[in-house]
Amino acid sequence: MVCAMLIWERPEPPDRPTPAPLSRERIVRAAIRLADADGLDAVSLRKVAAALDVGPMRLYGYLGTKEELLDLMVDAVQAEIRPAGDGWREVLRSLAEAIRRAVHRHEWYADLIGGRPQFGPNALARSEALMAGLDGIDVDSVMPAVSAVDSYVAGAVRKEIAERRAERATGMDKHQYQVAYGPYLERAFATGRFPALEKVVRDAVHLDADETFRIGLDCVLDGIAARLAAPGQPS
Amino acid sequence: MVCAMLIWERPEPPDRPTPAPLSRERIVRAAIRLADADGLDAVSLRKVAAALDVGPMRLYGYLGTKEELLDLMVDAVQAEIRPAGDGWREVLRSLAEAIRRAVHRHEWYADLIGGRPQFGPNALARSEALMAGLDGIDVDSVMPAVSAVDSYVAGAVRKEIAERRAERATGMDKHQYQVAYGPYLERAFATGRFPALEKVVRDAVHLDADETFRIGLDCVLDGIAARLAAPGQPS
DNA sequence: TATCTGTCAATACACTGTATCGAACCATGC
DNA sequence: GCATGGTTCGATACAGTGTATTGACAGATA
Repeated sequence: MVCAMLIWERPEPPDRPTPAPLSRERIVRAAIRLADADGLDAVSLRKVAAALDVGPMRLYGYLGTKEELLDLMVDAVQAEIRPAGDGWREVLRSLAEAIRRAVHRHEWYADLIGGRPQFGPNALARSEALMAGLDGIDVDSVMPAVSAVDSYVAGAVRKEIAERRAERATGMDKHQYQVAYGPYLERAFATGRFPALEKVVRDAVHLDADETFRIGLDCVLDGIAARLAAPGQPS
Repeated sequence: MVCAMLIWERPEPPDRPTPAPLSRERIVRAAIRLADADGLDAVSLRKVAAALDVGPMRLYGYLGTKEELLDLMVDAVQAEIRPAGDGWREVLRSLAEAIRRAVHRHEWYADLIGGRPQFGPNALARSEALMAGLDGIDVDSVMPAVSAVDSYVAGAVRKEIAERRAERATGMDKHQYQVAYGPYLERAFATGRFPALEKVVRDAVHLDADETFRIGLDCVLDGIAARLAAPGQPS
């Protein structure tokens, strides 16, 4: 502040509601609130800071970079994911479904999932709970099994959310959406260049998101079961 | 241009190397070159335009939005993915490996894969080739099988690239990377709160990216095989 | 009390995607 | 041949981003 006026003339600084005691947790909570409400694009350091009634640069005392904020957000979601159940199959299935539920609560998580390696405390805790639940199976089979389920789930929920957004973007429900894309596909099919694709789209039953997810997951789990039943096949 | 000077005094407009005949294809090629070289963050409309020796707004004659440019880039990659082989298993496996190879050529594709529904011409052509290769199996089993493989591959390659980047970010190769993260994990393990996780990390064999991908893929394919062998089980 | 030092946040910067709008251009009507 | 009206095009402008810099302030030290 330039002191061109005598102190008496200058108004007092508007009393900030509070010096806003900050913490990583408060920052992350604010960021997640924004992301839940308006998507990941709504998360900017300025908006997060504003939500906390604080200047943007203040955040850099707690974060080195915006990337780190995203890392913290992802780790915060890990805390909501707790696998449970008895036996490897139940444990892995509950893990998959817990991840999917988390994505439904926090759609933005679908944009981040699998995007960077996770070593945060909640990620470690989740891994620990998972490994504890899987200690019945051969130690060399654990990683591949978890990795397969993880990859499948990450890809599946991403696709599911992408589709949901596309529907929402057109302001249509599922049925209208198919009707709207119909003409486009119709024209493509009319060229006669996609006969096999056309046949499948026309004749196959259409599964909803729940079924699609569950069937794919069952495939992965069945494949793991087969692998566990045939021990020692390294290749 | 303001005509304050007589025409003789004004220099001729610097002869643009060419009026730069533009096209979506040229734009997308330039964008992909940038992304291949420096990642997706390096793709801005300004940089793409500059690479084509053109003003930024010129692109809006060909694109409605930057999102559409990304869609075009994704569809361009689809052209490189052609499944082949005999029998559903070979076809799906070759699809998976073709996607993975494409991601290795264009790492940025890992950031986009699964992120939005694809209806571009190359995506349709790829689907057609896929469906044609799968016409041996029951029409109602095609979609779930393809979906499962697609989801797995999308998640797996994303994770693979994420890990690769993390390694590169530290300027280390695989071994150094593990050594560098060692102390951090060491400290976490030292707390004694992650015994099961510690055991797996310590005792399990470490697989490389190729093996991890192939094993997960085999799980998915085995699961599909089981499902195909037990026909008519709708649930 | 005067000076130094380290902390903190306002300002500044380079960059983004895109709306706007004035000028140049071209086809048309006289 | 010339004015004119519609189009096209691209420079400028704007609102936003992440973050480097810097100047002011507070607290500690001489």
